[in-house]
Amino acid sequence: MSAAMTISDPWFTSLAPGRRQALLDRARSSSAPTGARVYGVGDPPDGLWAVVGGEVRLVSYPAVGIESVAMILAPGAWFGELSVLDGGPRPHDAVVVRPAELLHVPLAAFEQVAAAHPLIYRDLGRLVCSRQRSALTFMGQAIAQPIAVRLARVLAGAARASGRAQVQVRQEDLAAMVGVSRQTANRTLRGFERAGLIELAYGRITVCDPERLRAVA
Amino acid sequence: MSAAMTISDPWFTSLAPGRRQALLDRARSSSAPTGARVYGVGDPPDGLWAVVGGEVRLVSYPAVGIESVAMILAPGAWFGELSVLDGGPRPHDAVVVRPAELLHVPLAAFEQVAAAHPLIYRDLGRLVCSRQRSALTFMGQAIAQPIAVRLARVLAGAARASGRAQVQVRQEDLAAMVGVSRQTANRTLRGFERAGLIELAYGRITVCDPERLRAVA
DNA sequence: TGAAGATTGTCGCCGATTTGACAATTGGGG
DNA sequence: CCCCAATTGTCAAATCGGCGACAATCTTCA
Repeated sequence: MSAAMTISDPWFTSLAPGRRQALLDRARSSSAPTGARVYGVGDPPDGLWAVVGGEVRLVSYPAVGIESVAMILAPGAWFGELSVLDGGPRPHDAVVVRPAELLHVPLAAFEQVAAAHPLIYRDLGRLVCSRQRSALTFMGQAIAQPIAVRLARVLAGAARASGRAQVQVRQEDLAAMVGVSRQTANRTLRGFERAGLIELAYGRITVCDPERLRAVA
Repeated sequence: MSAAMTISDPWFTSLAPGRRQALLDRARSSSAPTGARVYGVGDPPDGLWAVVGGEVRLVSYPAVGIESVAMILAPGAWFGELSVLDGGPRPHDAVVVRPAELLHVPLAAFEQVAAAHPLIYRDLGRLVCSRQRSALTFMGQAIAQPIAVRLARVLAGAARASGRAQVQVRQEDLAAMVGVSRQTANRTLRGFERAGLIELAYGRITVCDPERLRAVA
């Protein structure tokens, strides 16, 4: 099962070999079709997950009827750490967007690992820390930067996270991530396209010039 | 952002007695005058801090020339955990707003505690988790809720966090927290005042009706 | 293949917010 | 104690973004 885990995720590869192996030893491989829900908002923690192939997104519902994609997870990414660490309910829906291969370390199995390797808690804490740092910069951007900058940042982040230039995302989702209407997002995106930064297509966006895109952000 | 920190801090009181005592044993007490900077943005971690008396605020600078108060820390609150756990630079300035009594567990001392009590990492991770959950709800609010709701939430949170009805904060700071102009914040606040929810004064706001204020949020 | 649903591109209007400006009030330091 | 800086209260003009609407394009599935 570990064959596919060669994707270099900064968190997982930074783990001490013993703890990394302990996690993999207890992980179960599974596959999930598009649309499947790994877990839902409010669920009690059921363990740790990793994306081996495909794509998973964490989506939240800030208000009734509003959906906001919080994070796009590419192969190599581990997720679900927050609830595993503090025992609280899941803050997101985790939904499969492209047919996915997953790893699952059930909660009981994780606790066995933790009993043998207490420092796994520090590792998990560091994962939460990286999420927290992302959230902090996002909050700063959200209220202080103009729309174009926020959009550019989200786009560049999505492209870099997925490791590919083509990002499969609806303009409506992008708009929700940045907190503007679809129409406004569309106008800004077409501005980027005219500048040669990106290319727009049905249901996906291709980042042509990551350099300048990050320069905008 | 608003973190709930009463005198009996939920995080610290939830610690196992052994680890709580180990922290206190290594903590040094100190006092700092108004305006003092406990640490600054970008500093390397120097350990864990706690507010015993007075008030400390974590402020960030989302863009040049813009200042945004991220969190108000009242007696009982521990802070600085993020950089201690992941070793990264401080994401905030920690500044003393009212003459403060502080506890400081230097980084080396903390690592001694951690060597003897590895589970302290889980405790620290859970503190980061609570911050992360606050950040997640904040991000949802920021882009989906109207201004009045956001302002009411920030105000109610600040009052509850400080444990007193009088909150010493400039309207300009409040505006920056919710991401609107000072004029707009002022108009909304005066609306609250006319409704009897709060009372406005020079440099401070008194929450008269916490119940209804939270009902607005 | 064909039709239905989903997504994008693009209007114009309207309300809300920002910006800039200025007076009034308050608090602190010389 | 008084002056100056900081903060608040308020206004008008200008701008920005949301909303509704609609056509065009694309995908999917029967």
